Amino acid sequence: MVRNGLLALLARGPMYGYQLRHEFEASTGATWPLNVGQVYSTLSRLERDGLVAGDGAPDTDGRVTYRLTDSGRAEVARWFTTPVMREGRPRDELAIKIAMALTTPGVDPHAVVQTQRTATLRSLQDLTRLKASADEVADQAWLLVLESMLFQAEAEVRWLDHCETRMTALPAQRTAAADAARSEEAVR
Amino acid sequence: MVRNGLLALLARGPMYGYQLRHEFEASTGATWPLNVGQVYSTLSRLERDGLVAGDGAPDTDGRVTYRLTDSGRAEVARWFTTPVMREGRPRDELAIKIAMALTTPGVDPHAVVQTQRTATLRSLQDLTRLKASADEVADQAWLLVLESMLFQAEAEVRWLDHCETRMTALPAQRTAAADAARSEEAVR
DNA sequence: CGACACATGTAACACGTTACATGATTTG
DNA sequence: CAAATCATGTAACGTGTTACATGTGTCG
Repeated sequence: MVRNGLLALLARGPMYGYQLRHEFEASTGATWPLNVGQVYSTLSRLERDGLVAGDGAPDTDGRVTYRLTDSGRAEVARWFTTPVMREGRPRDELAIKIAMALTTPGVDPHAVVQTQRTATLRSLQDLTRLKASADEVADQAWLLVLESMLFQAEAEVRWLDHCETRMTALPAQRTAAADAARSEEAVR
Repeated sequence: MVRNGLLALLARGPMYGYQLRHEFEASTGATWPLNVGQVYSTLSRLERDGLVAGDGAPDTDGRVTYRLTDSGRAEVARWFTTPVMREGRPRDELAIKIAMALTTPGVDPHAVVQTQRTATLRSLQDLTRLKASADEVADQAWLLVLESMLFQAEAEVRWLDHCETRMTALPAQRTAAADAARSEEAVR
């Protein structure tokens, strides 16, 4: 959603490519570094779609300034007034992985959950540390983004624990040993 | 991550395209419907990369069976033993949107948060309803996927409320009225 | 001078998504 | 028979990601 991000930034006023990257990273923190190249390719798509317009020629400093068109302004408004739907989001790789781990022969779902849990806990620590340093900078937007990821990581740990209890509660029928035996039939 | 999902499914044993789609949707529920076409395009990429191999010719029922290669089996193992990293995940559109809403002239961040909150609460209800019906079917994998989304939606509501308090706590400098006035300068 | 940051852009690729085309089989 | 489902595939498009090419300016 770099596209919408750039549009929103341009709603503050005209900007050039490099500046857009800076502002984007300032808002979201260094959380998701944004490749400069992507700014330009996204800008050309936006221009192609008539949402932004750039001064064709670079100015004395070699900068090309882009501004929102009326359609662009409408699009920004539409974005902010439309909620993000769950169906529209990308598939959750972790959920798929755990779901698949339950029925993949030779794979111990407990081990998968535990490995992930450790990694997520580490992220949680890193994020907490980052938040401490961000509190000083007092950048509101970045703080919220960080906290978003904190909340998600916490939920993830809770879910993993939930998986653990659900898995231990039910099936003794799914052991790594049984899977290994079954996998030999399945593969050949 | 359809790619890894298909690989994991093939670890159960050889399958053909349509079957893969069925199994995939059985594991993840109707949560993320998977277009059949994508199965085939993904399969050809996997075959190109030497992770799966298909019997070139369709059998008597017109089916083309695919199986894991050794590289494919290694890749599946690698996937299950490697945790999903936060940095590798796609940008969170909602987090970006709220962050941008804070500094976009003419946009009331409170309104954005409230709109989203309503939508997320509705998702929460839908998911809870779905879970009730899934409990009967007793499909473990699907249940876990559903609960993953439930946990995420709950975390999202908590985060939105957190945003709300953070926003009301701090700045009186950011009102919709002030933004509207400022936007006219910014835009022109 | 040489290295680095600024600034613009292009090319190639991966992945997801949709729509379409084709044929076989089943079923009301 | 006609419609739906099964089954395979292709083509086109949107987006994201990386790597590369090019040139300017700055600073040790």
